[in-house]
Amino acid sequence: MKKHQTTIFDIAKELGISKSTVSRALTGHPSVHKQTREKVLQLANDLEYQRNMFSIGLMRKASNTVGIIVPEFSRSFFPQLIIGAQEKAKEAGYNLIISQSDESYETEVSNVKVMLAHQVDGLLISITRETNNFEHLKIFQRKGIPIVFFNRVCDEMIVPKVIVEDQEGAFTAVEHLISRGKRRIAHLSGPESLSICKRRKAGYMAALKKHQISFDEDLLVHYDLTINKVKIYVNYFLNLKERPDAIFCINDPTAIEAIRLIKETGLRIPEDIAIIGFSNDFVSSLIEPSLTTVEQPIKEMGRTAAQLLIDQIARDVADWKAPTVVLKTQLIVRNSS
Amino acid sequence: MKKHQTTIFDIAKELGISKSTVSRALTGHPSVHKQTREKVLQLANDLEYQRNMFSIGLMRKASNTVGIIVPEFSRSFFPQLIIGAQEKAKEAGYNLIISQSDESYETEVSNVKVMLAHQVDGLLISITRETNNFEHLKIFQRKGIPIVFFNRVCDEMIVPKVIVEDQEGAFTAVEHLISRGKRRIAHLSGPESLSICKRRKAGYMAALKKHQISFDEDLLVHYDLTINKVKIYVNYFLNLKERPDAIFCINDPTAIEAIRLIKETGLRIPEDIAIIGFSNDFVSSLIEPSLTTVEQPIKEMGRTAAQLLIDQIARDVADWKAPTVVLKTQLIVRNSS
DNA sequence: CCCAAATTTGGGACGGCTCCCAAGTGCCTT
DNA sequence: AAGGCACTTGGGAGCCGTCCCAAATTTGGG
Repeated sequence: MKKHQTTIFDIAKELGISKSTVSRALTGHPSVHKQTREKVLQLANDLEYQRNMFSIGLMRKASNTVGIIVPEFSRSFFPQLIIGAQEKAKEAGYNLIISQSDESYETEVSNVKVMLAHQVDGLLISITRETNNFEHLKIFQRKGIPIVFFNRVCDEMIVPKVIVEDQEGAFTAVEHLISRGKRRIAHLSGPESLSICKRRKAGYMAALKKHQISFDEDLLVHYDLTINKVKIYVNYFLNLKERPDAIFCINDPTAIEAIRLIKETGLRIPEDIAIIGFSNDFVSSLIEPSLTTVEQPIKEMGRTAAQLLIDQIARDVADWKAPTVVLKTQLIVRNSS
Repeated sequence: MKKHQTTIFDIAKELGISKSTVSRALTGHPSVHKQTREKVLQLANDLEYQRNMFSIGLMRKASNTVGIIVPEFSRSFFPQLIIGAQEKAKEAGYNLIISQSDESYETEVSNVKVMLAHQVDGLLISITRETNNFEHLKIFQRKGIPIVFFNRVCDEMIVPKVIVEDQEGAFTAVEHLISRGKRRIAHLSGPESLSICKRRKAGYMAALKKHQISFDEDLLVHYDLTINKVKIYVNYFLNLKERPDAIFCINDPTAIEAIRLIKETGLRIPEDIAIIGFSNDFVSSLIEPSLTTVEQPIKEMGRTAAQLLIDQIARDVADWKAPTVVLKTQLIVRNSS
């Protein structure tokens, strides 16, 4: 069924030399006669020889592959980030296995097992909105395989992490709304379990406090990031006795959906109600009104995470470091505020 | 540097039995005493034993992995498609290695080599806009590794392919513009080398012909799909002595960019100039005006391609088939036309 | 109670490659 | 002429599983 693959032995036989010599010629070992090397290289090329990663992996106990697990890639955030990670990984000679957990804890666990089975040399991961138990990830530490979190991180694990200035970004965003005269600012947040949400909420609270706006519990809502549930919460906000005059949304997809829903009701954005998002997705500048949002350096996050991972792989387990890199955010003011 | 990985030998030693027995217990071979099996399974679990894919791959000469190469995933099209492919692959017990060629022929060749080195059991690919030479892909056929094209296919290779009704879709789109009273319909197409562009152009021509609108060469332009070049061609169209009253764009990103540019000039869409795209990207319904476009079943394309590949892998090389599956498209009328 | 059959286990080759060690070749030095 | 050195090459073990074949053990029927 499977055709015979060309091996170094085939080349050796053909040239009447030993497989050792062929191997050396192919890997660029210096102690091979120039003529021999050239003959080997030529023949390898002619026969479309391809080194067998299995045997190399078996010897080296390393796959030169790193894995990345993201919750989803239907929106632009994670694909963008993967591009950055892929760049860096490639630069360092690593291949990238990508998989998506589909925001399901179960799928995440299964994907992690797949990564393990594929003998990845390291793992990049942004957890799902459901993930509360980290046993499946701790296995990596026990096995001495580095792991790096990005975006959605696990607080209880001491490993490298890449996040953005969520709190500062949120603070700036809310302060901006206040500067536009808004006083009843709602916050549509994500699951409380995600630290990213905690930090953005902290920024929201801090901004209110600084400007002596008292916090109204009615204006803070957590939801599970399922986009079609945005409707429930937007309606809830709109039907409050004292309607909010602005909504700070946990991310851009949420904000975009909110805008869509609010436009349907005939309310004006931003006059009646301002909307602000987080992340500066590609779409955000295209919608009507264009979305004010907090830009995060997405590709940069991917690059940084990959770099941290590669550094960690190069280190001995005993020397593992666990920096948390915090990237800058920037407020992009557009027409929704 | 690398911690010792638990092997079947460790388990065997611990239990005082042979590695053969451990292997059999682990793989579920029937001829193992129940007690022995249980002890092995228990210990394997305790030690967090993980089968080494390298050695298995070395024996089996199969990796249970398929690769997918896409030109880019900064827009929603390919990520969506990958989701579909991933679903099917997983269902069939295959893992998916994803990589992007970044619309560069050179990167594509290098990615293909990586796939080969990783011993993928099959390859899904949508070629770059630059790819004219297919030697790097023909190697797969010679080596007996199945390959399936989707979306952007290679005409000269006889392998399974998944495309959509490009011609019919384009025909319907252009006919729709005609029904709205448009007569000077421009077509902003992609590289002539891509068969997808040829087919859409054919649909455009057919619609003009059917409605006895003579084809004006000035209204047909090919470009290389670099989004920031759209400006050049839109300007060209707008500055023609007889300005077109509609533009049929090769895809949604192009159309979206065209809308953005035209809005800047103050022209009204669709009154002065109608725009129509192809693919129904996620963004298309969100922009202002929302984009009329030809919807293609993106996920379905991914699923179908993966299925064709898996079928092919299961077949003996001599029985390889090369169906071309054509999926339906559907016109989605929105406000840009 | 013995032998054949069935059940369970062990031994070892194999897959493709790397790398260590030893051996072969050629040439220079004394 | 013989020893020594540098340069090349070959041989073989090992990486970790799988699987065939043979050996060991148990079972059961006569």
